[in-house]
Amino acid sequence: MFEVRNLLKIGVFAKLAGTNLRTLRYYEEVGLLSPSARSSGGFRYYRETDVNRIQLIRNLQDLGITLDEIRGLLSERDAKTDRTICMSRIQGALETHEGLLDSLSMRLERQRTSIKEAREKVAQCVNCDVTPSKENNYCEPCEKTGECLPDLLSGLY
Amino acid sequence: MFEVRNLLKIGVFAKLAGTNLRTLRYYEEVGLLSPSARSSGGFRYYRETDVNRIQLIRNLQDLGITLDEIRGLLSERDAKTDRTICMSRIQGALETHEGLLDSLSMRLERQRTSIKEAREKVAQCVNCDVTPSKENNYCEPCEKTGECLPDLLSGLY
DNA sequence: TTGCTCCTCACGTCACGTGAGGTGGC
DNA sequence: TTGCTCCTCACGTCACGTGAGGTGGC
Repeated sequence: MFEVRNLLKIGVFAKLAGTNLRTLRYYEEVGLLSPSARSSGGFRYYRETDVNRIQLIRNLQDLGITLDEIRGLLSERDAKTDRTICMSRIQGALETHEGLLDSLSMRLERQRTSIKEAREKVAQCVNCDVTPSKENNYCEPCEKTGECLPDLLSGLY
Repeated sequence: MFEVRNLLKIGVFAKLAGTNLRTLRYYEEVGLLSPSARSSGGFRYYRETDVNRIQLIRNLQDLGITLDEIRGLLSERDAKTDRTICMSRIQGALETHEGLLDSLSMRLERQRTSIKEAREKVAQCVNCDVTPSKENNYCEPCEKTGECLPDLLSGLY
């Protein structure tokens, strides 16, 4: 019987972290996060604060980067290097993270405006009396205005 | 020699759409978007406006939904149903899209504030003279303030 | 005709999902 | 001791990546 003080079994840890057993085992397999201890029977035990580590990994995944890249970004913890070097690597990781966040945010903003355009146009289409011709069964260009559809609507029609 | 008017071969179409041949062939395989025509030799030919269709699919993928769900959302085009039914399905698709966008945006905003918190704290850590003890080599809780680290920094240390 | 583009298999990969069959721990 | 949790294989899946070997088209 080893010291279990403050350590969590994989089940409760997974629930706290909002993930599941398979994912945690996979993260261990690829070297992203290992349990802090193992029981003699092989049970994994995790530090409660490592929930934040998992959250960080999930956040970076949401930003579209691979687990391999994430491991590169987060390798400071294991690298027992000089303190100041370590701090600057952490600052670098934060900057990279912010950069990824910015670029995805911008893409989403563009999506938002295109949805707005599409909604305005579709409000017109609802009241349109033109039946699309055989030659133009996608309403492109619009037979009323002669204009192209907004890109998003063009994808939907 | 069939009519090629305004149709694009897969290569130029892929470049316009910002994707590649394999992805386009896969989309066809799973029934997301088929080329408008095939040459006698089997070459795929796409409508230029279908670039918008590809963009829409990519956008929805960025929002974290599967190709199977996307196919469900975009099936109006093939469903030769009543016009008003069709329009309301399109409006539904736009609403779903906007909902997905909102929820991801909110997650990203939370990430943004947590990065800010982490940066503020790490600015303190850079000037910290406390060497982490053996019992607390993660600086959790911080030995200066006694407080927990911001979640994101906790994941990094 | 030459060269570039495209074709169809078909196996590989990443990040897990999903059992099968067996053991650990309060 | 019972039941729930956990363990390790190991095969499956989704959305493509990456050749191999062959043909189409201006």
